[in-house]
Parts: sequence; structure tokens; C-alpha cells
Amino acid sequence: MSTIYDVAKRAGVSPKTVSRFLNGDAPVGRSTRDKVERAIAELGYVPSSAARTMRSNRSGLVGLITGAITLTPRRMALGGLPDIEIVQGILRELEESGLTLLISDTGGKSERIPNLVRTFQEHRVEGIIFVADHHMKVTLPGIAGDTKLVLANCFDDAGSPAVLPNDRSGQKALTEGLIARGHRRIAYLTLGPEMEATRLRVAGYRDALAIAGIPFDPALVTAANLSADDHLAEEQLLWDALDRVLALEEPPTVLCLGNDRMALRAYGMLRSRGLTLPDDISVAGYDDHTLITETLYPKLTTVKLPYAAMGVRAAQLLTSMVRDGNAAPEAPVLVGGPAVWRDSVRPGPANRISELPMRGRNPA
Amino acid sequence: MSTIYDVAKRAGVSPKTVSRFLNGDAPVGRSTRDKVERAIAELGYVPSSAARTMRSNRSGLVGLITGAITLTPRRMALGGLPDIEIVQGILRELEESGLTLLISDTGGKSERIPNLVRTFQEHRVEGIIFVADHHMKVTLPGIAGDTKLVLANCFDDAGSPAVLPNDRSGQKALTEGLIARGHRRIAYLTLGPEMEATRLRVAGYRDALAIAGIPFDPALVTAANLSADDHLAEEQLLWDALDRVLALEEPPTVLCLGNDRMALRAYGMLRSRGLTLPDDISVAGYDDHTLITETLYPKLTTVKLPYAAMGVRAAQLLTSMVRDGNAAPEAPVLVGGPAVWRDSVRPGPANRISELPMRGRNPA
DNA sequence: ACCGAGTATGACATCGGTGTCATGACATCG
DNA sequence: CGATGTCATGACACCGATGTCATACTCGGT
Repeated sequence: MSTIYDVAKRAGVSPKTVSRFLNGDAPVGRSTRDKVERAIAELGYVPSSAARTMRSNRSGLVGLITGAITLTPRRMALGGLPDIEIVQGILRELEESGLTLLISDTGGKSERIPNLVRTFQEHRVEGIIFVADHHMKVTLPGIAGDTKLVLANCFDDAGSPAVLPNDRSGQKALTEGLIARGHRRIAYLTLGPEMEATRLRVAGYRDALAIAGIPFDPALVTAANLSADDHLAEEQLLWDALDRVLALEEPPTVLCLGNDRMALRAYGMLRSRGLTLPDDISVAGYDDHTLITETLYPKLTTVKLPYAAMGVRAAQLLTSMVRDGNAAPEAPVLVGGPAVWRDSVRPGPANRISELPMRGRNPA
Repeated sequence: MSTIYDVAKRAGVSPKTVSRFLNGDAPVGRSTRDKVERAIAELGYVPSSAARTMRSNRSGLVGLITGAITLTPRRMALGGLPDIEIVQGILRELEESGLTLLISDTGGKSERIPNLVRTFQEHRVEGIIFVADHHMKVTLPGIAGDTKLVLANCFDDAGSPAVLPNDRSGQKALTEGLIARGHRRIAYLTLGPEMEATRLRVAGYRDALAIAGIPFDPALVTAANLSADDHLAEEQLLWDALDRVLALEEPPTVLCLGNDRMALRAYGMLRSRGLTLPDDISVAGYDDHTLITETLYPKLTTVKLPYAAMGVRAAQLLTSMVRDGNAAPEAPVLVGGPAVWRDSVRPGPANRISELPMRGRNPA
């Protein structure tokens, strides 16, 4: 492989002049420029990033840690592809920035992270992005305090710059839309209570109620999902939660679910009770996993999680930190996603389930 | 960031001795070893891969070109995730090899490839793996002849080392299994005729017939899919093909489809004709896209495409080329996948459709 | 004709490792 | 006992860029 010296010799100039031509950091005469250009083309010269890195302390590399690649097929069956979409956003954004991405996949084993970070450090990455597969708190060991780090879809205790979905505003927007469509008894069957998203979305739900002057009824809000991968238990939990809210003296006219997959299950359960969607009861999900939302009948109203946008924002954040030396923002960057209104929510004043005949009841 | 000189000074030895300790390329005395070890730990020293690369001409990097990351969500809806599974296999295999992966995503735009390759060359990758999303022929521009290159799921005119699915043996195994289960009239509705896989699988189909002494009937084999993304046209094509083979004087007792998605469609079409699976007619797919094969009723018999294994083999091939300087194999490495027998194929002597009453007929 | 500013270029050291060669201290062997 | 070999270590140059500083040339102003 030819070097800058070969090019210089062939063009009859000094290596430094070739360097100037390549980097444009000082003016180069027209005729010199042409000679150098020709020499480079003839030799097929490609500069060595290693040598450049050594002298200038800038590797042009950014590290990415994710489990997206190995975990995607498994999660696909569960519905939703959060992290791979975030990675896509990052790729898109970094493409034009001149930075090259070093991708490491954890394979879901977080104990591998220190090794991955170590490898990144050997390659002198200028920054690291960590992508989580759901909104969560993380602790990243082995990352030096001065390493530029951006967290996507997660946050840590150290206050590292983070890009997060705006769960609060998402559920708020959804709830406000439901209220605007005439609903006042809005049940919310949430994800597991330990999840960050649950806390924030319940807050958003309450925000919307408060604005509309609707009193908050704790009986309408209940956790109905597990984070564990236990389908049967999840199903029972959801059935039970559904049972309880529907049996309330003043039952809900709409059911919000923690994600689209729960909504998918709820469709079946509601139908087994003889209820027609959305005439007897409305349903809304979360995530906008289109494989579910567009396929179900009626099509599912949901909230879009802006994963790709989060990836883009995370990459922008890191780029501005490493390229322009900007400071990290104090507060997490929140990226909101809109509610997507489809057919599973009945517009106009809602029916009251308690006024309907029960056309069948399926014991758990 | 501390250097090998800092470590040497602190340990009271020469930099070269530290280097020897790190690389184990010459014996180091026990007490010296301890001193160096301590100095490294105290300073948190991490060697610079750039400096090492420059001197030793070994970057420890391998480039991967794929469209898997950006294209995955789109393709997921179509069923099947070939390239991301290949990438997984590569990741797994490379993990232990000490090589670091530089991943570039084409975003489906092959005109970007020269740029990606150029970036790889700047980083002095020791080899490049190219992953295609289906078995196809490719032409990779801008890769120097001496660059070590492995193609996964594709091949080129230059005879670059390639890892390919053994489509011929796959369809042969399936067909043999069908024959063993009593079928003799085996229809094969293939993927687009321009696809490499189609040619090979038809050959495998004929291999199996020949071995069993069953004459090949061209009327039973017909292309019934498009590579274009036109669902409606695909559906009509399949309907038409199905119509023709079922109307044969001696109709098939089993239908092989070019992929699982076609099989999924065929289920619906056969049922709309009043046929019961697998009693009236058996069906087999290809790919083993479990989201389809395990979900359908009856569960779909198919051929597994060993994507992860192909990734592993491709990575092994490249590793042996860059690490041990082994020559590339002359012929492509073929990786076979087994037929997976589920409930959509009726064992034992098959019914003859022509003897069944037609319980309904749905015009295209 | 002289000077300062700007333009175009080169010499040289340097980044942080490793390859090569030399050297001193012992152990082994005939 | 000297020759030979192995072990443990250091001195030094070098990989291929770029930062710093110096230099030579051009040009417009006075």
C-alpha cells in the first residue's frame, strides 16, 4: 500500500504539501494540486487512518454498544424492534459526519460490556453510544469519566447525556385525544410497575385527566403485564385486570394498554366476552408496532415511539460533543411521538358497557 | 491517556519489555512481569491500536458490508430475516477471534459501496465480508484484487470465496422426504425464474425425482412469484399457478412453494377451494421462517435456511485467510439446511385431488 | 526601491507502539 | 575451562501521517 511519501515523490513535492492537499488546511497552488491529484490517482493512494490517529489524536471512530443485532429475531416474535430502529437512526445520522461506527453487540449479556469498551478504547474511539432495548436505567462499568458517552433509550445515575422517549407526553397526548373523543372513563392497563415507562405514562395520563377536570380513579389503572418472558402468566394477569375494570360500577368506555401486544391480546379477550370493537368498547395500544396495529381489525389506535428519531438525536448529540466540543446537556433529551388514531377508538360519545347486555362470559 | 513509555518508566523497565509483556512474544522475568502488571493497572493503560497497526501492519479490523440493519424492519413484514441472521453468525464467530468488526450498512443502495470500502481501506481492514439478503450474484466495485474478501449468501464472477446456502440439496432433501411419504405427483411453485435459488432448487427437485425413478413433469413446475414488491400481482400469479396445477389431469398430492410466505398464501387459496390441509393436499414451504411455520395451522413443513451457520462459516473462512494466511477455497462453501417436517404434509399414501369433490371454487 | 502582508512550500520532530540487533548473565557440555 | 546456548533485557530505528516553524516568493502601497 502506497504512502504519502510515495505520492510526494511522484508529484515532486513534499509530503507535507500532499497532506495539505488532502486536508485542505492550507492553500495549495493550482499546478501543485493537479500534480498531487494525478499522483494519488495513479498510485491508488488511500491515507492511513492509523497514522493520522496517532499524530492528531482523532480516530474518526465512534463506538456503539447494543444488543439489537443478536436479539432482533427473538424480539420480533414479541412485537417491536426498538433498538434496531435506534441503530438505524444512528447509522443514518453518522453517515454524513465522517465518523465511522464500530458496532459491538452484547448478545444480551451485559457482563461483556467491559470487554467491548476496552476494545473501543484500544481503537481510541472519540465517543460511545449505548442503546438499550427499552426505556430503563443502566449502569455502565468500565467507562472512564472523561469518555464521551451518550445513552439512547436509557439513563444512568451519573447523569450521562441521554436521549429518551417522552413517555409522559405520549400517554398524555393519547389520553387527551380520547377525552376529546368523548371518553371520560379511561382504563389504563399498564406494563410492569417497575418500568420507568409505566411511571411516566401514568403521570401523562393523569396530566391529561387533570387538564380536563376529570377526577383520577385509581381503580381504572392497574399493572397488567410482566417483564418476564412468561406468556401464560401475562395472559392471566391481563385477563384478571380486564375482568376487574369491566366489573366496575362505572366501567370504562376505552381501554389503554401498555403496548400493542397487550392490545392484541385484549382484542381476543374482549371478543370472547361478546363485545364488539370499537362499538362496545374502544382500545388503544402503545409503540405503533405496525405489524400489529395495521393488521388488527379494527386497526389499532396507538402511540408511536420515535425510535429512529431517538437514534438520530443521540448521534447528533455525540457528534456535537466530539466534533465541536459542545458540553453535554444537563437534562435528558426527550423525543416525543404522536398518537396515531386508527379505528379501534370510537369517536363521539361512548357507550357505557354497564348498559349493554353481556353476550358471553369466559372464565379465566 | 498513558502510553507504553509511562508504563515503562513507572515499572523501571524499557518500553520494549512492556511490549513483550503485552504480546508475549518473548519471555519476561517473573519480577519484571509483576512490576509491569502493577504499573499498567495503576495507570489504567490501554495500548493504542493505531500505533500498533502502523508498525505491524495489522489493524485487527474486519469490515462488514450489509443492508441488514436498515432493511430489517421492512423485510420483517415480508417474512424472513436472512441477512441479519448471517450478521449474527459473523458476530458470534468473530467475538473470540480478537478481530473487531467495522459494520457498514448500505441502506439498500449499492452505489454507496465504494465509499464504504474506501473507509475500510483507510482503516486498513484485514478483510471484508459482504452479506447479501438473498442468494444472488453481485459485482463489487472498488475492491482491490489483493483485498481479502468473503461473500456470504452471494457470489461474483471473479470467483471470490463465497458461502452459499445449498439450495439444491435443500429442495432435494424435501422432495426425497415427500417421496418417502408416498407422494409421487409433487408440484413445485417456485420463486422468480431469474433467481439463482430457483435454478438450483429445481435441480434438487429433479435430482430427487430421478433417484426415485419418477419422471419429471414440466407441468408441475412453474414460477409463481415476483421479486418485485407487488403483493397484488404476486397473489394473482400464485392463484393462477395453483389453478393450473390443480386442474391437471393427474393433479399433485403435494404443493411445494418457493418460500413460507407463498405457502401462507397458498393455505388461504386452497381453503377457499374447500380443500382441507393436509388431508386433501399437502403443502411445504422454504426458509423456515418460524413466525409463519409455527403459527400456521397445520404447522408448515419447510426447509431451514442455515443463515446463522453461513455467517459463522464466512467468518471462519475470513479468519483463516487473514490470520493463518490460508488460501481461499476454489469452490463456494455450501451450507445445507435440513427439511423440517411438520403437520402440513400428510404422511402415508396421499389422496388424489381428482377423486375429491370440489367444495367451492373462488375465481381469481 | 523598500516594507509588510499574504501565499505557497519544505524541513524536521513527533505521535506510540514494534521489529531488529546487541548485550550481559547464567547454565550446560565436552 | 572455554565454547555454546538460552534467557532476559535494552538501544534504536521505523511505521505514515501531521503540527510547528522557517523560508521564499508575490504583490500592492508609499
